[in-house]
Amino acid sequence: MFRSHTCGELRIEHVGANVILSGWVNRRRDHGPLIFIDLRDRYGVTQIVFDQSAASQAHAGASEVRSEYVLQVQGQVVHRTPETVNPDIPTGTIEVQASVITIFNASRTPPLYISKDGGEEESLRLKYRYLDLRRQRMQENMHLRHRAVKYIRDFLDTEGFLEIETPILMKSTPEGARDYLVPSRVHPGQFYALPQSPQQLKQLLMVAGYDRYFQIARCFRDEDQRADRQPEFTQLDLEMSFVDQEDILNLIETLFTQLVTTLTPDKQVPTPFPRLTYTEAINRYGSDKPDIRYGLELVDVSDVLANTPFQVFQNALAQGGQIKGLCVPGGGQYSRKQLDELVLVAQSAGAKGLAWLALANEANTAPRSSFARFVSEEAIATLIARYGAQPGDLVLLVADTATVVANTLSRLRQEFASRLNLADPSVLAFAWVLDFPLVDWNADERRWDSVHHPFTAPQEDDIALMDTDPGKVRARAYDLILNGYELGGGSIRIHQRALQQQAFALLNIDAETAQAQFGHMLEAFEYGAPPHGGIALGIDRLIMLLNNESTIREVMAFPKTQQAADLMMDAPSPVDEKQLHDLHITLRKKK
RNA sequence: CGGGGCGUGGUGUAGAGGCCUAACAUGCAACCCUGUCAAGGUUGAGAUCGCGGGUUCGAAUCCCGUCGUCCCCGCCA
Repeated sequence: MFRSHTCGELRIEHVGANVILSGWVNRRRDHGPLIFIDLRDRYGVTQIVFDQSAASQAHAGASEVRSEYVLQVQGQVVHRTPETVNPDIPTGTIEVQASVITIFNASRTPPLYISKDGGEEESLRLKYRYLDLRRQRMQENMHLRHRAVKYIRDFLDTEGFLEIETPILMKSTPEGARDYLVPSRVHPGQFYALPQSPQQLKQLLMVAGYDRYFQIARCFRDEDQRADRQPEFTQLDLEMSFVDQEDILNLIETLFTQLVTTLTPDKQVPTPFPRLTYTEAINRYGSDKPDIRYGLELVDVSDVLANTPFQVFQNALAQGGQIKGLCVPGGGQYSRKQLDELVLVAQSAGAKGLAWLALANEANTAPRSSFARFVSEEAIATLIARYGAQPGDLVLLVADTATVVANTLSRLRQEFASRLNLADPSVLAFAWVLDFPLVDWNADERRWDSVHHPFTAPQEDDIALMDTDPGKVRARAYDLILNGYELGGGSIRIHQRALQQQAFALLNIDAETAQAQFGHMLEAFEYGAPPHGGIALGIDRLIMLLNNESTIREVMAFPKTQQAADLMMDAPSPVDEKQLHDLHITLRKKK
């Protein structure tokens, strides 16, 4: 027997029991004739005492032991005297008087401090991930992730969903993200693609009559990484037949509300989830995934400044742009240098500049401003009123195209939320973003691209616009956002061949190409495809936000670096010539 | 693809032309110590300062290049 109890288990009621514990040496405190060892496993830490006078052989063994050695200890559970109780750990009222020690394995001096958290280069953590994962923080993240996924499975099972696996070796399509490709040995010159999502297969499962499907699906996208993006990640993927948008929104809202309430009860979830249209999100926040835990909303003042001689404003409006801004409470005290730094922030987001109006703390003192001298006092007063600016506030304006204005002010909004600590870390602010456009204009390729994907249904009222004004067509699509992150999105799908072909035509996918790439979908729609729709949600991002982590790497056991490398296994790596030969691959010479 | 940050004993940092024969903390090693829980004390070992080139009488420090890693832009239907 390796152990009778875990290292997190023993309490007062076990006093007197003879126990066996196995685990890692968290810390050793050597007092000579008396040695304390904190023995650790994933359930907790228990203090073991080695007394030379009581068990000399065990004591001798303990003096050989170092951090991260793996041990088994036999001994008796004893009370700690009141003054030696450790209130910081659950097992702190007892300790184990060791009589026998067995050293299963020694350990080199670890490059990470297991019992402390963080500080070192992340690349070191990734190289020694198996040590990093021993740390309490990572164990808690993995544990929460497990419980969240289990909660989702149980919930959807109760709701009648079937979990069905779909292939990892799939077909490449030119739409969307860059594919990870897998060469075929059997079919020279041909390739599988790893799934970016199981999109088509789940729709085909609807055609097959599995009217409530879900999957905890691994997805792969060969694009550059971010703090919230990894080359492979996990989605809750689900699809339902005979439902409308409302059914899906309600299902997910119930799932996440209950999940958070159960698993992270210290978090507040405002319900019902607020709903924004895409247009409203852009207008009010400059982003289709705003963090709505704080205000700093954008206000359009194009009309107020339309007739001012300031060239910057004039030019923007003349070119069909707009003038919008936001009000920073208490920002009126910013120094000229600090304001100049804000201009740089705005420029890094794409704006040519940033106009500012800094109100003095005293109501009667004239404001400082980069543009007031071009603008009438009356207009300034209107501006202040429009923003509800108080003495001591700062109004920032961007004049440019709608896109640049939105991007810049969204960035500034985040900047000030961070500086002023406006985002409450105990709040999970879910929200739905609805009525996305079906397509947007790709100026480079001179064609319409799907905003969501080519199978997204247009809204009934807008179908006629597909021929006349495609940019105005709203999709039956929805995103779920959380604290400024896109948690996921979905749509009601097209289930009729004719409409699907119309959609392909709009996307400039000719009949031949459509047949080659999506023929199976078109054909399936001819065999009784039910109305259906679904959603896909990022599990990694969800767990990250539940535990207030700042990157999804913290909630993945073995993540990759920004260059998509695995530092522990040293992947990717070259392969044998024989393997390449079998796959009919010749490497191009380096230039 | 572009912008920015970081790279110095095992780990985290300091040093910003000569005070560097590289400092501090922690870890590591040895010894002392019977109530610690970040134990304490004494002593000691451990770094050609990511790599390559250049400037200079002299480079951890300045310049160029390169590699790794992180953040952001593009990209991510």
